[in-house]
Amino acid sequence: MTISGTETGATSRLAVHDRVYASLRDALITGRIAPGLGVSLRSLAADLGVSPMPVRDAVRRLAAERALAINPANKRLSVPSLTADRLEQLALARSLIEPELAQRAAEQTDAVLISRLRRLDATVDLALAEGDVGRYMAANHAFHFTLYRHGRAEVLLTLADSLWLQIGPFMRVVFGRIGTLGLAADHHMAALEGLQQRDPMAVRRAIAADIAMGMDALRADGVSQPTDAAED
Amino acid sequence: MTISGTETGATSRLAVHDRVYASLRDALITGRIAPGLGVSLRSLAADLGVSPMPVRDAVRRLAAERALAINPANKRLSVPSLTADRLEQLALARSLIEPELAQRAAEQTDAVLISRLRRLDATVDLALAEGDVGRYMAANHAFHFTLYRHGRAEVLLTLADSLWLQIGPFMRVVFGRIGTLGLAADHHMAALEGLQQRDPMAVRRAIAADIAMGMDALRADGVSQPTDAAED
DNA sequence: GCAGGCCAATTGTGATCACAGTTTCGCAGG
DNA sequence: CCTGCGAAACTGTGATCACAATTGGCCTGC
Repeated sequence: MTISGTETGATSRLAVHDRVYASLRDALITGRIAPGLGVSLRSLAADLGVSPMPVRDAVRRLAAERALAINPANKRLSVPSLTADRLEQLALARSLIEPELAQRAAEQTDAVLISRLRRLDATVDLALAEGDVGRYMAANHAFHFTLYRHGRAEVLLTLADSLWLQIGPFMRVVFGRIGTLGLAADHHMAALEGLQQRDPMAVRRAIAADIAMGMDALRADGVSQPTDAAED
Repeated sequence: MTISGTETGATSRLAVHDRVYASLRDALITGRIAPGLGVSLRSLAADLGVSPMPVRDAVRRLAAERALAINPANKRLSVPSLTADRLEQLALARSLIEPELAQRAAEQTDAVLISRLRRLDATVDLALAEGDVGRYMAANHAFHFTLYRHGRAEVLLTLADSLWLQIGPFMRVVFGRIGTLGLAADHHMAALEGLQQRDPMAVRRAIAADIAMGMDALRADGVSQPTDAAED
């Protein structure tokens, strides 16, 4: 399995461990690493062409964000496995945090934000039409966080960040299984409408609905089973 | 400044970086490290009598939880400084997450939990009576998280953990400044009452009130100024 | 007396190595 | 053919070193 996605460049200025973190994070958010799968510092380092040291830093960071799990017994690393309980908690937490961020963003919206979001939503639709799961996951993430970042709420944004990192594997599994049935974009449109109308509460409701719907899709698929991955 | 608090022992089985993490975490939660203060890997390592390596691991973890800040320019470490905006966000996030945890805990309460909480609440009261800020902070933390842990909601618990880590310095500053005026314990009693009566919603309300009150105290003290610490 | 520049100390980062624990795989014995 | 055992490979952990960047202080020159 290769971790490194599309090398976007311009990251050369960052520290090595930051680039490693970004790579792993992207791989997790877009679901490129299967849940339950074990990883190791040295293998990741070899994959990314760096020494184990910066990988260790990045992994520690991801473990702190619960995007990677550390087996307390043998200290080995793995992608957290999917359980119904975890999903319910993530859904609840998202529904508490993200609508607030959306509302705050809407309260200080501007034209450039709206146009950027329109462009991202178009990418989402395109990815859905093409059935490109990876691109859909990336574009959907970009849409939400371009909006959220505009809320200028660093603390809440960090929480949302961590939650998406944890829920990425879930989404990938379900979309990989049932295909990208054309459901997602609708609430994005409603959110954009709310932004245009300067109606923060409408944006809040739209995002809340978007989250609820995505979570229902995950629930309906029944990801409760351990999902050992690796099989096949 | 010494970081290491009361060495509780029994931690000798853990990895070194875990003990370092626990030490720093405890120092932050009880507010033993002043906000805005700069720290360095080597100085911390010297303080704790270990090599810089495990300190580096622990610091990375704390930085990921936003309990420590890394200056993006010179990469230097510091305790996050206190701003009114950060406080508001932390207050909001706490009020969203923690009542939920309290309710879940209450829904599966048992006698041993109640008695443990009673004992901890007594310690809180004692610390308040004695004006022992450090002990109060530790006991208050123990009370809340003994309750929260009982909710068996790992994801939400992690979020609450991170929030307390961030809000510790605020609490220490205000209690150090205005003294531990005897306000805090009341809602603990209401929560215990709710647990006894098997009334989860009452427990939820009590915890929500407890958070709101603590946050009001912080707000009233006006921690908005940069608070360079270090002075005096 | 004060400003500016130079040098030493300190910083985080990354590589490399040693080590102990665990896992894994193959081979020998039944 | 199956079961056990032992060695080899692999795991995370921690220490030590080198390095570039930044900081801080001292001294010189005005």
